[in-house]
Amino acid sequence: MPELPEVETIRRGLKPLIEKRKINDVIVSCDKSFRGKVEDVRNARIEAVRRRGKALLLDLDNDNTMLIHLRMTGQLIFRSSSPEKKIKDFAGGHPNKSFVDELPNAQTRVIFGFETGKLFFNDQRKFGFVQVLKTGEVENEPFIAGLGPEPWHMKVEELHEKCQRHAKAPIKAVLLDQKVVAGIGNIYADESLYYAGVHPAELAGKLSRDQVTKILEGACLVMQKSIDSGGSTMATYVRPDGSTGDYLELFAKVFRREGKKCERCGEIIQKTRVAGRGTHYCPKCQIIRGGND
DNA sequence: CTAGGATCCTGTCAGC
DNA sequence: TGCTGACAGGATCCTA
Repeated sequence: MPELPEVETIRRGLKPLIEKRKINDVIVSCDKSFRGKVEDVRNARIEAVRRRGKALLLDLDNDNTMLIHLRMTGQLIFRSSSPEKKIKDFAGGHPNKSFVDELPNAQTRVIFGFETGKLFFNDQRKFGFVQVLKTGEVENEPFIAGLGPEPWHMKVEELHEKCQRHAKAPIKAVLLDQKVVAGIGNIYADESLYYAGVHPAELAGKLSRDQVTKILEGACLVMQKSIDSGGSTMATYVRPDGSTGDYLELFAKVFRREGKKCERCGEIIQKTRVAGRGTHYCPKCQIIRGGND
């Protein structure tokens, strides 16, 4: 999915387009994608656009909040209805051609109608969802309640302790666990570990405090760089020359770079499987200490 | 309690 | 060309 930087990019992009605006209509074309009652959302005004980990939170003026989780392939796409496009279009989330397709299309699950345009919740695999809950209950919602701290609020001590608690799990699995730290997914787990020079399959319990420090530092730096570079949006998906690609090239050193040279040492980046996920690393910069001391 | 694997769903791509 | 299996930027549920 869209990981923390992608969701933050959506939050920033959508905020000026939908905050303080009234939702005139809601069309649900896939029941699985919308949890709750449409009546609790229709005719409500969006008061705030927040984010926690990978979850986007839209607070409404009727004491309800929409929790949106994009999971693997979710997207939020705003199409302005003003003819001269005074209000700009925006698209963020999983980058694919829906960013620029005619909408709705086969992957459109929910449509929110505003006076100024339409917001499409698209999701190829239907893992993502929009969930309506009472604003006061957001903090008690099990997923939200269980989240670890945002990476930049996390203390090295706490991450180190959690590595000890999950001593026999590969460090990558620990980073992907949202209860440990919020917002890291497959891209940023790989990139953080590359930054720190730690092998993804290294057992978490074997890591020194310095290594944990580096990993957390890497997570914060890479995520910030992703946000600063514009994240995964329509603007980064469509290149100036009109061709399509994605924004990974703007910051990724290992993710989807298997077969290419490591920028640090020239070794060929490898792809393998760790924690059940495709995993990219430099076999020279990221040595596994492993062992059994 | 932790760790690991299957599972939800659709689409794409490599290999035969 | 058509089929098949693997895999995908996530999280949960089940089992050991």
